[in-house]
Amino acid sequence: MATKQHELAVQIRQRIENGEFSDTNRLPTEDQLIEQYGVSRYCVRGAVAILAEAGEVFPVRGSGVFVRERRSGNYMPMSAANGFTFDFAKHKVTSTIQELALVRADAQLAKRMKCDEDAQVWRVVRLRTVDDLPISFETAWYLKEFVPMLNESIAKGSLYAYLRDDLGLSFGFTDRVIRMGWLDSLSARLLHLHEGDPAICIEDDAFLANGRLFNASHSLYHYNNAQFYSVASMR
Amino acid sequence: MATKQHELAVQIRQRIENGEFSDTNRLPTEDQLIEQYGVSRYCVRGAVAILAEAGEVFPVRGSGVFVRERRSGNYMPMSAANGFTFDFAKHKVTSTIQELALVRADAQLAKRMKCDEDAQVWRVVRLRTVDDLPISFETAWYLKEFVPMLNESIAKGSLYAYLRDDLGLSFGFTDRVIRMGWLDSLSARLLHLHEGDPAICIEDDAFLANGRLFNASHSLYHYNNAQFYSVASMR
DNA sequence: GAGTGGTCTAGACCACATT
DNA sequence: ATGTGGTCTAGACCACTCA
Repeated sequence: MATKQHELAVQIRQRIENGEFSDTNRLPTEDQLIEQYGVSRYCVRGAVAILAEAGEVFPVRGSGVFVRERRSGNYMPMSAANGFTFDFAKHKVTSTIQELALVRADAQLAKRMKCDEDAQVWRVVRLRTVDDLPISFETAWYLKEFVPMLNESIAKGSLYAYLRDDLGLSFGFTDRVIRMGWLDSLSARLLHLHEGDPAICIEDDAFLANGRLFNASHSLYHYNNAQFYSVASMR
Repeated sequence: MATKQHELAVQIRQRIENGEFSDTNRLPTEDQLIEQYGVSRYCVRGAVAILAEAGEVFPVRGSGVFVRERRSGNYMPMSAANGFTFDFAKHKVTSTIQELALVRADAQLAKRMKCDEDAQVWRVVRLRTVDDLPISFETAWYLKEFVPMLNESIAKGSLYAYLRDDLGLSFGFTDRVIRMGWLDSLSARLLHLHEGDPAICIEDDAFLANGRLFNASHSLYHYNNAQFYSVASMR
């Protein structure tokens, strides 16, 4: 569902990319945006907050909202979790499926996913590439309770888009843990690295808007090809 | 500056920790909190958002605001950047100073910190431990323009608290990049690891509320003792 | 002093969960 | 049908920047 704030953020972003503010590097004032779009200050501030969280602008009290320089390298956003395909919409994303099977949760997975032991779970193992570089080796589990059907065609594309648009699931939040991991022989071969090499490891637990966990995953990232970006608030 | 929202978040957190809601695992409704504290809905929702961002509660439309289980391990928050000492207020934090010197920026640092070459910069190298475990080897730079004085006594404690409370600086946001790094002989020795070992590397660029960069840093984290946590929105 | 973003209030309507 | 959180509006006052 697109709110007014999100739509406004998209429009402002468009104007930034068109270079409309490149002379002063400042957005119009809040009052001007209210005027231009016929919306309330709440919406304008919400849209600016979306852009600020993405590191595209920063507001300074008393001065205005400044457009930030675009970061040069390729970074993956740390604070978003809308799926690989969405988060890297501007890049060429591919997924090579290593495994797609309906399995029963073992004790460990059942504990993590807060489901019954022997509950049915889709297990999906994929190699992900961005702009033709191998980025990550991902193992993901989806509770069949929420995802009745899954196949290779879906898993090759945007699995999250399928869940949202076709199954009607609405997402809430994702718990994310970042730590060091180590490659086994399969992940090393696929990432063009060596067994035992280090990898940045991200464990995600993804919840629906109603607070139910529906997806857990474990991703090992290529130590040269992947780096992450986030902007942290200091208030 | 403590806003009403932050004060309210602290009070609600206190009640959670006292176990007041442990029967239903739900906070009072927004209307009840408005009633209990005599504040507006804006404040109540702001306070809940603060707790939700920290992973302590999650709101479900139509149902209420649920208290989450406390995470078991020790994680460092990824989305906060208020300094080590603050972010781990509940832990025993120590900093061993390896170097504290007033130096001139070289070309590389000047570019990163957007200052003149030869600008004066405090260079602070510290080993940080949490609960007596070596956690990270940190190299930080502070522009003398904003930090006229610095000494070992300050750097051993909470440098950020000094900047905020004594120098009156007000912080804005921090750009953060996470990637893989590798230990040199000094950092390896201090972290009780080996030269060439991998480390999670975090590069921070910290900005004041007026958008001026005042601090850059480079931290190498112990691959066993450090892990990070964040909760990502999926809207 | 004029103009900017930050916090706060009061009130309306909407989307969703539960009874 | 009721109650919950989510979005949106209008308006006030405050903190800060800059001429």
